[in-house]
Amino acid sequence: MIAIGEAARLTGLSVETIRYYEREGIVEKAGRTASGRRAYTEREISELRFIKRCRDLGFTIQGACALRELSKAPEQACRDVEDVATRHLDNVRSKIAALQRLEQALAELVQTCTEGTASCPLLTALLNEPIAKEKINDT
Amino acid sequence: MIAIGEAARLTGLSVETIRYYEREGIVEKAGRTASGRRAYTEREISELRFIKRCRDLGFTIQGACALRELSKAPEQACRDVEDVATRHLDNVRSKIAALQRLEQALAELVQTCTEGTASCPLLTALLNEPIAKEKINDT
DNA sequence: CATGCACCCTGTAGTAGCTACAGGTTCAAG
DNA sequence: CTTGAACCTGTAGCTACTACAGGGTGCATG
Repeated sequence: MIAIGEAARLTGLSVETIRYYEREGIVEKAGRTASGRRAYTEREISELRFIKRCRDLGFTIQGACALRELSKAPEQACRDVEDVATRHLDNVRSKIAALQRLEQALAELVQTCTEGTASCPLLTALLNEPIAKEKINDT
Repeated sequence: MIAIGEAARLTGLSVETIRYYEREGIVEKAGRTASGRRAYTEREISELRFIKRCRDLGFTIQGACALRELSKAPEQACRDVEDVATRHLDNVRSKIAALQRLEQALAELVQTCTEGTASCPLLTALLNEPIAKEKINDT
């Protein structure tokens, strides 16, 4: 029998997170021992691990669940999986690009600082210059 | 007199966000008209704009407030400002690096997909391979 | 058999930074 | 005088957890 602490060790999730997944219905309620403790099967450990890996790849819980459902499909909808993953990859790339623009803007601002002018140029910029920004939805 | 809707237009923040900043004490409570509507001064608009720009640069609210306090310092602590910004820049760079590792991992997985194997290789990988991940605190 | 300690349980509140109402008042134009 | 936009307060929801509080259980040691 696998207790929740062991499950945490096996999956890399925390005990609290596993309980949270159950509470939120992200995974099915685990079976209980006579005294009410959670008991996990190998299958359930695999599922938790699957979700953990999706999360580590930056998928949302929703995305992870979508992938899990696809993985259960009779003919394993590989094309659909690829679509989901590709869309997420695009998303990650957009985020990288956005952060790189940010990095550029910040680096320029910090640069002005090292030129030892009178009143802080970085602050002046923050008071006067608009900054481009965009929003990217998670997948 | 500048009403909240106008303030929103002037700063790029939403009306709800401006009210939220007030509620949370992030900015001082704005003055009111006789009928209880918020009335903003140019100074307050500048402050909101300052915070908005910090946020757009990826600073946390806390970071934005710290910068605002520095901007009020008698001798404009430019060195301190630079420190804060530089630390944040490092942070942004760490995030970019983390996302790039993610991108790499995802791209490899998606790549395996386009090779038309039998049971979806991406799913297989999610079921079997551990994924490296790290955590970065915001600034 | 008692004790102690690690582990487990449920339930609740907090995190960041908003967003989205509901249910009501006020202002300005026609 | 009516209509519609804009405003008000207050509360709940979002993501994905984390962190308790206050208790119960299981096992090894003395």
